[in-house]
Amino acid sequence: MSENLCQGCQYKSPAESVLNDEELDQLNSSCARVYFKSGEMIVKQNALSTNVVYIKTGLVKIHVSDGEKEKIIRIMKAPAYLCLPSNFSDRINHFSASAIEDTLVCFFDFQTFKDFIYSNGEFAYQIIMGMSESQLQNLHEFINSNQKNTMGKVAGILVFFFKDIYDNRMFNLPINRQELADMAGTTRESVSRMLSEFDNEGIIKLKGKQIEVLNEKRLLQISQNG
Amino acid sequence: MSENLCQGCQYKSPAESVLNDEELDQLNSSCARVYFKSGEMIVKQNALSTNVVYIKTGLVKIHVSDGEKEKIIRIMKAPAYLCLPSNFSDRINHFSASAIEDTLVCFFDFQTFKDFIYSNGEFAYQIIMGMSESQLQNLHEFINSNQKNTMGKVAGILVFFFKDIYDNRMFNLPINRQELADMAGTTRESVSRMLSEFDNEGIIKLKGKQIEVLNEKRLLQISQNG
DNA sequence: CGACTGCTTGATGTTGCTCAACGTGCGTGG
DNA sequence: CCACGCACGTTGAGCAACATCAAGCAGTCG
Repeated sequence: MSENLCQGCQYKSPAESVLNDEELDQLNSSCARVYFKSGEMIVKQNALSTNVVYIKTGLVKIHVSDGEKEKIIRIMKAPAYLCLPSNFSDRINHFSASAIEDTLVCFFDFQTFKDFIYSNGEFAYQIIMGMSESQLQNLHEFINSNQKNTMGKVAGILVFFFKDIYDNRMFNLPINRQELADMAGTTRESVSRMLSEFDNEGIIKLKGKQIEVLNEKRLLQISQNG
Repeated sequence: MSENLCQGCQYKSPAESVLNDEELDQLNSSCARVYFKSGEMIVKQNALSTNVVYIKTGLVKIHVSDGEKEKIIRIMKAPAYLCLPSNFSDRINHFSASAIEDTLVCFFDFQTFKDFIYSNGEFAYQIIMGMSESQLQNLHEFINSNQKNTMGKVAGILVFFFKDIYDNRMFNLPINRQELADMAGTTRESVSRMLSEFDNEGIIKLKGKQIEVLNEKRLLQISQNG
């Protein structure tokens, strides 16, 4: 029961952590918790952005479609706010978000959130800090994906899952080859070739979606464009 | 004289516009106004980000260097805050900013800014709105520059200067071919070829840095990747 | 005048996309 | 149960796009 209250939530964001009991009460009564299975869409591009979306646990892909091509902007690990910029600008979702692992999501009423920004300076400041970091992350991904060749991008994605998501040299890719391609901005054939090549050269051990990083140094080297 | 006070400043940001006289007074006493000539660097990548940087008039390129390659992230037109995300995260500049036209810059004391966020909810809210829009712009540039071929990117850059910056079908590029290449993520030779091609096909009239857009429709078409 | 910078143009090589074929595993329906 | 379609993955061949290399031209400055 207490797990279903914001007050005792162990996944509070930095901003929520500065709220007092009364404010948490308010937050709680404007909060809907929803469980998404892997593959389900959490927010849909171009739909109205009516709620603040916060992932408590799980893994999510942020993606956009322009009709023909699908592009995965980034993979986000809980805990995190998913679409604050959409909330605060034109209230339209500028991208979709889909669970790629089972994911627990809190939807907060936007007005409540906005009220806190007005009434609680520390809360506002924490939100700004969070948005700043998120923006800088986007920036660095932008630079990466723009200056690397395809091999570097694929290596970079492996490093990302290895280091940032699983922190384990043996892991299972939560996405298929096409999605890897959508992340790297290439084709599934190219991804397949790169992975085979890494496998042949003993940099990774490849078995379907299961990856084992054998030569971390070399993989890092390639991802930094060698 | 009154031009040198924040109170009467005609270039106030939305956030500054909600400040009262007393707060503007405070802002004013923490503000340094500096004039940059075209070509001068305003903030330097990896340096400490000690001030809020706001451009009142002028044009600025945001760029990063990884040692060998230079990448122009975007061109920003006044009025705008340049590096809020750097201010609010690790206080390190994650990119450089250089004037590409004569530019008037206000440097504000960060602490004063932070105080306003704590004490004035409307101010905080306006900052968040501004950051949201900026982030979404970054997002769309990211998507564009990732899904377009080189010709589309070069066309897109021309459209950007034509529509967003000068709003005039005749304009002078504020940057050279190398910088165009750094924006498009290509080489100066490729940029040169593309521009010549557009010229030959009667889409633009090219004379050094002077561009006249002759066939707007076609240029838009190409920039949307045709 | 010569050195230098910025720009253009052509020739050549490489990268990575496209197209095509084929294997595998899975779910559906006969 | 098998037959079939379908999604996913791998691999090879050919080709287009683009970077690289190289040469030359115009404008500028000492």
